[in-house]
Amino acid sequence: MKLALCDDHQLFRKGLRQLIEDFTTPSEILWEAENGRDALYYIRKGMVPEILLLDAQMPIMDGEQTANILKSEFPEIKVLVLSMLDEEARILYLLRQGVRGFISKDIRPQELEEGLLIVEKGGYYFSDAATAHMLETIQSNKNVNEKEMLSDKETQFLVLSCSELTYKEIAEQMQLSFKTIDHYRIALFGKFKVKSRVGLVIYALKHGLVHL
Amino acid sequence: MKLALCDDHQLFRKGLRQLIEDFTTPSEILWEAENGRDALYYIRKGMVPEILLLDAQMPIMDGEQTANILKSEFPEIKVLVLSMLDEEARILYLLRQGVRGFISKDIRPQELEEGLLIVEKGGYYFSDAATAHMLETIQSNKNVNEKEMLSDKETQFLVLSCSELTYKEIAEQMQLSFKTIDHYRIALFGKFKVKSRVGLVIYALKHGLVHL
DNA sequence: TAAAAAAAGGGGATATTTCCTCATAAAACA
DNA sequence: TGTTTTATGAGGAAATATCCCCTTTTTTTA
Repeated sequence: MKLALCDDHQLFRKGLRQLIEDFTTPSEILWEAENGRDALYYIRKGMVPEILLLDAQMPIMDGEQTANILKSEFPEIKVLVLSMLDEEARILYLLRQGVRGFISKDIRPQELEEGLLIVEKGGYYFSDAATAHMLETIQSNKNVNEKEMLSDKETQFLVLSCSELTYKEIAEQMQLSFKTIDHYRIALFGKFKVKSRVGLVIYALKHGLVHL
Repeated sequence: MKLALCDDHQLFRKGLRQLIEDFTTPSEILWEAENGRDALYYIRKGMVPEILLLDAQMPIMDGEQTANILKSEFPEIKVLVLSMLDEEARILYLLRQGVRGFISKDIRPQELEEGLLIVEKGGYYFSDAATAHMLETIQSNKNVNEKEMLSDKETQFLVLSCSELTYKEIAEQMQLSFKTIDHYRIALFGKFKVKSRVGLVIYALKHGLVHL
C-alpha cells in the first residue's frame, strides 16, 4: 500500500509512521509533507500515493484547499482526512471534494489499518460513530444539509464577524449595506441556533468554520 | 533518564516515544498516561519519573491541575509542558506551579533531547523564542505581569462572557449588579487591548484563557 | 416568458453594549 | 487611628446589535 502523509506536526507524522510500520499489511510511505503546497509538489513530481493521509488544519495550504485541488488534478488519489475536530460544515465540504473518509487523531492502531484497507479497496471509512451518522443524514436527506451549507457571502460574513469589526464595518468591507449583511446574520443565527454575535463566534470556532 | 509521558493523543505519545528512543542519551519511559488523573495514579503508586512530559490540554484532568497537585505532592518531579498554543496567561500559571519549561509540539528531535538534558540538570528550557522572551519579561518586571493577571471575579466574568449570556445575565449569575461587572469588562478590555465583547472572546480563546 | 425564489436594501423600534462621571461601603495599610 | 485603595453600585448617554415589517432588483426555475 503506497501512502503519503501530510500533517504540520512532526510528532504526529512520526507517530503515524510508527503505527504504519507495525501494520501486518506491508505499507510504504512515499513522502511526508508539512502542508498542502509541499504535498502537491511531491504529487506533481510524480510521487503519487494510493492513499493520502491529509490533516485538515495546516498552515500555508490547508486540507480543504488541498482536497479541492486534488479532486480536479488527481481524482485517483484516495484522501483520508486526519481530523481532531468535529467540523460539521468542513466535513461536508471535504466530502464534496471526494475524500474517502475521516479518522480522528485519537484513533487506535487497528482502526487505522482497517480504515486504510477499506479505503484501498475503494470504500469509505469514518473512524467515529458521530461522523458515520452524519454521513447517513447527509445521504438520506440532502436538502436539510444543503440548507446548513453556507453561501460564499455568509462564509465571508462569518469570518469577519469573528473579529472586532462592527457590523457597519463588516458591511463596508463586503461592499454591501448594513441592512443586507443583517440578512446573513439572521440566516446564520438560524442555522446555528445562536442568539447573539458572541454565540455565533463561539459556534464558528467550536466547529472549525473559522480559525483563530 | 527516567521519563513519563502524559498526553491525550496516542499518536503524539507514539511520536515522542520514537523520538526518545532515537536519543543518544539512554532514556527510559516509565509509563504513558492519557490524562493527569492517570498520571497521578502511576506516580502515587511509586512510579516516579525524573521528568514528566505533560500536555497542557487534556480531558478529565488538564496540565494546570496536574502541575498544581504535583507541585505540592511531588515537587522533585521536573515537569516539561507540551504546548501547541501560545497561552500567555496559562504559561504564567504553570510557571507558578514550578514547571521547568515548555516545548512546542512542533519541536525538532534534537531540541527535545537538548531540552530534556537541560531540565535533568536542574535547568529550565523554553523551546521557542517568544516563550523565552516572555520569561525574561516576567522575571524582570514582576509588577507589570501581576497586573496582567486576572482576579477570580475577572476570570469568572471572562468565562461567562464567552457564552451567549448577556451582561445582565452574567451579573445575575455572579450575584452582582450590572454596574459592577461592567468594571470587570473595562478592566479586561484594557488588559487585553480589545474594543468589544467579541474581541474579548477571541482573545480569551486564542490565548487559552477559556476553553471551548 | 411568467412565476417563484433569492439577494439587496430600507424604516423604525427595542435591547444590549460601551463609555463617561460620580458615590458609597469594605478592605488594606501605614 | 486615619488614609488610601478596592469593590461595589448608580445615572445617563451614545453606539451597536437585534428584531420586526416592508420594497426593489436580480436570479432561478417551471
